[in-house]
Amino acid sequence: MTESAGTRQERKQRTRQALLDAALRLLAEGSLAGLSLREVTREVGIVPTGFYRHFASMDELGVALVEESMRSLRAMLRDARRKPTDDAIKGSVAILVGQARRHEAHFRFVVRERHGGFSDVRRAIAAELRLLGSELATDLGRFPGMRTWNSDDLRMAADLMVGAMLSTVTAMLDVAAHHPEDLADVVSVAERQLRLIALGMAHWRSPPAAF
Amino acid sequence: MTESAGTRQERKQRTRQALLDAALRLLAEGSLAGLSLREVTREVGIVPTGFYRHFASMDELGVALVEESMRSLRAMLRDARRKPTDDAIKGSVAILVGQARRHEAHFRFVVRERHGGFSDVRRAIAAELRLLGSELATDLGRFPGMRTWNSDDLRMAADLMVGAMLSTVTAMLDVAAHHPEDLADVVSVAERQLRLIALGMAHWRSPPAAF
DNA sequence: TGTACATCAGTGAACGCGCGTTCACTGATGTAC
DNA sequence: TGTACATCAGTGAACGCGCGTTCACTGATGTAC
Repeated sequence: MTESAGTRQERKQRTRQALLDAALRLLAEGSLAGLSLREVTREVGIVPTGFYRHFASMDELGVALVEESMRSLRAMLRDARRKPTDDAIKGSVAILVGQARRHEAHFRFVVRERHGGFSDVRRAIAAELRLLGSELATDLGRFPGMRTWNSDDLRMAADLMVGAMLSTVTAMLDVAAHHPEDLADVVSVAERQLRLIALGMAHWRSPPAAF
Repeated sequence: MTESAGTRQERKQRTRQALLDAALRLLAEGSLAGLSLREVTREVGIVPTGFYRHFASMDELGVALVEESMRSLRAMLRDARRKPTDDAIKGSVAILVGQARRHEAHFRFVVRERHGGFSDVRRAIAAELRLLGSELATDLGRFPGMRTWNSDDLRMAADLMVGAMLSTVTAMLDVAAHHPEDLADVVSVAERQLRLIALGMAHWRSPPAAF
């Protein structure tokens, strides 16, 4: 055993993961567009050219980070689905806040690169968020008062909620860095916004599917 | 008259504006973090070092672009305030769409750099958006049904609307590039989302100011 | 109006630096027999 | 189990490039008298 444990394949996989972790760590400071291949390999402790054994470009690494990060966002919906509480709104916001703290780097990455400089990464994030919207729309359609909604309106409401969620995450990340005492305010605003939306939904008359 | 018209001061101002315009034009492609000082001066047709007669860094140019761009966003609220229509929601969305088309580059810049790599620029945008939220909150407080709302709730609702607005702009810019025929869908979603929020607002019981 | 001097927007050469990418390589791991 | 060969993750030198920034400059514009 001259090198660290595992088969060659396992060790390769471990280096790949180390590159992803290092990139995510370095992205706390700036955006993907400002992060160089050399910085990432330096952080991992391999030579720059070693990068190409794992990714063809930083673009490709970025897309891999999108997939990894989205698992964290998706986990949120699963959590919310699994443990319904008496106050669904407070519960959802709590889950959002919990996930965002636990996977801060992933959330920051998604929020930053959603409109960032790499179009492949933007595209990947847009696709994943669209999927997240669909899932949420399906979940909403199961709520007692919303069974009669047409799918367009379900989608519209779900997208509004995803948007509000991302705004909340943004506010949280901004606040977490320098004014952690304001976190309670962010949570309060998020809860009231969600409540306002829910109130609108309760009074919405969704017309039958068009045509 | 050996050089173009105007006093020295006027010509300097004109070059400064040319730098801002060139940067904005080039930013259609990528983010500020990926745009070099040399690219900007090349586009304008001056030598790289000439840049420093106008800005100390690309950071500073970015902050100047924020100020310029925000004038476009602010103009929206002014328009909405000035010409109230019978359907306030359709009217507001129409104004949003109109402004976003007329000042596409400004809107794209704000949306992209809001979470971009330059912290000074991020800070400037956050500050301006907070201001925009305050203005909208004040406007909302003048609506007949909302005179009794406390300022916290007005602010919360205004921020939700600003967020929805930015989501709509994002969707519009994505769609404008490759699927202009889908613009009507984006408009329809924006109108319904705003209607949903308005419906929530109509049924909201804002408690008196806390404590 | 004319002259002498100050200002300063834009020039152009030069610098050192970190970058992405190429290439031939090394040596441990994996495989076939 | 042992041997001979193939694979391939990581190495290290080298490259050309565009970058931001420095500096001394030029020559038109502006100002004081």
